[in-house]
Amino acid sequence: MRYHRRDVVERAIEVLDEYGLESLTMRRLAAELGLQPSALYHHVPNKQTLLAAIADEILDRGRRERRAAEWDRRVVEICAELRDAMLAYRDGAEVVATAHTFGLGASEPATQLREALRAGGLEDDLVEVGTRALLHLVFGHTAEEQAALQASSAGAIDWEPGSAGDFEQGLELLLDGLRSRVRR
Amino acid sequence: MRYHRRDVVERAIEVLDEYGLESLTMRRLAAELGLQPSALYHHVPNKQTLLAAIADEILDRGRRERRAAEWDRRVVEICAELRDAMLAYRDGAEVVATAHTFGLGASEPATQLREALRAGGLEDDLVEVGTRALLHLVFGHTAEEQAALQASSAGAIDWEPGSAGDFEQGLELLLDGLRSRVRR
DNA sequence: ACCTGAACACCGTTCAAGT
DNA sequence: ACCTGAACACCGTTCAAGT
Repeated sequence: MRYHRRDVVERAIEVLDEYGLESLTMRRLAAELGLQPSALYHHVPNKQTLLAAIADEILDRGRRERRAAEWDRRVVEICAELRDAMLAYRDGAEVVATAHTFGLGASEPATQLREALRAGGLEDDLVEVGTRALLHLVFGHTAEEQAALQASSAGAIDWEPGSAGDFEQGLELLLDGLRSRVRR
Repeated sequence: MRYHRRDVVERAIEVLDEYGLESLTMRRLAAELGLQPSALYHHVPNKQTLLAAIADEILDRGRRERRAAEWDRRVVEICAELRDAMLAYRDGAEVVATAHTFGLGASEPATQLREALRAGGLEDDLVEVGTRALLHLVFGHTAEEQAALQASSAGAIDWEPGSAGDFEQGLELLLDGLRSRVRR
């Protein structure tokens, strides 16, 4: 059977979701597809690029409609969508956050947040600072939440995985600062 | 020559700082010490634990006096110290942030931030939410800053590594939200 | 207590060759 | 264009044995 890049990425996400990031190796993925490891390098230049493609696909699958009208509600909407998208796959937060940190893909959320903040009437440099702060909050919170979730489902830990409520509360703290800096 | 745990951790930090996290392997570290890889397992149960010990040592070395009197200035001081401590070693932010996310060590900053927020008069659950938000901001910002710094020094990229100014600006956004929630 | 030597069960990536 | 087979240069960890 002959595959395309799309097939490789899709199968990689299945392996990720079922066995976790540490089990997602090029050799394992190749075996899953019934290929030699070397065959993967026809579809993807290296593992890093594959992980970036996985991050983008995870975000794409979590996409939903924008409903909010006000800019600050829109920010909450974008951040909630991002969180949900990452939580939908095992180790999703780690994969997406890492891709973002190293500047490979996962750039959609940043673009949308920038747009929302600009629409809110913030100065250019505050748009940048605010966007980064929001992303760091969402990535950090979700990665920690997912790690705790997986640790507790593995029967290891009992401490509460700061859930959706905590998430929105942290977001509101930042939004307070942003709202107070809207030029008028 | 015979080593103790301390020697292993110290040498590991030297390897980290000089060659980076991806080069810090148990085998490499053993070679650096003139040992067989298996000898390391006498001092440390596994690599994960070693990395947690490295994170704690990096934080310890970055320690400095508290000067600020007001709780919010104290928060800025703690966060700045944390950032500086991580920036002092190559890949320091990644090592410390990862240890924190997985609940292994790197717990001092959280303790100090909690204390400062409590001293500021915030309710218990806001202390928790605030502490986490602050940590995510500092970790996220610093990891990104360090990645950009290292990428540009490797001659790869040209985009600005959001520096100390951006860092404090983001912090102030969050502090706005926290200040407005102080009970009185 | 601290270390060696050898092994186990893996990695990512390259490259010549096949269809 | 897509894949095989074989190789290169590595990993983390375990375990019996030595001093």
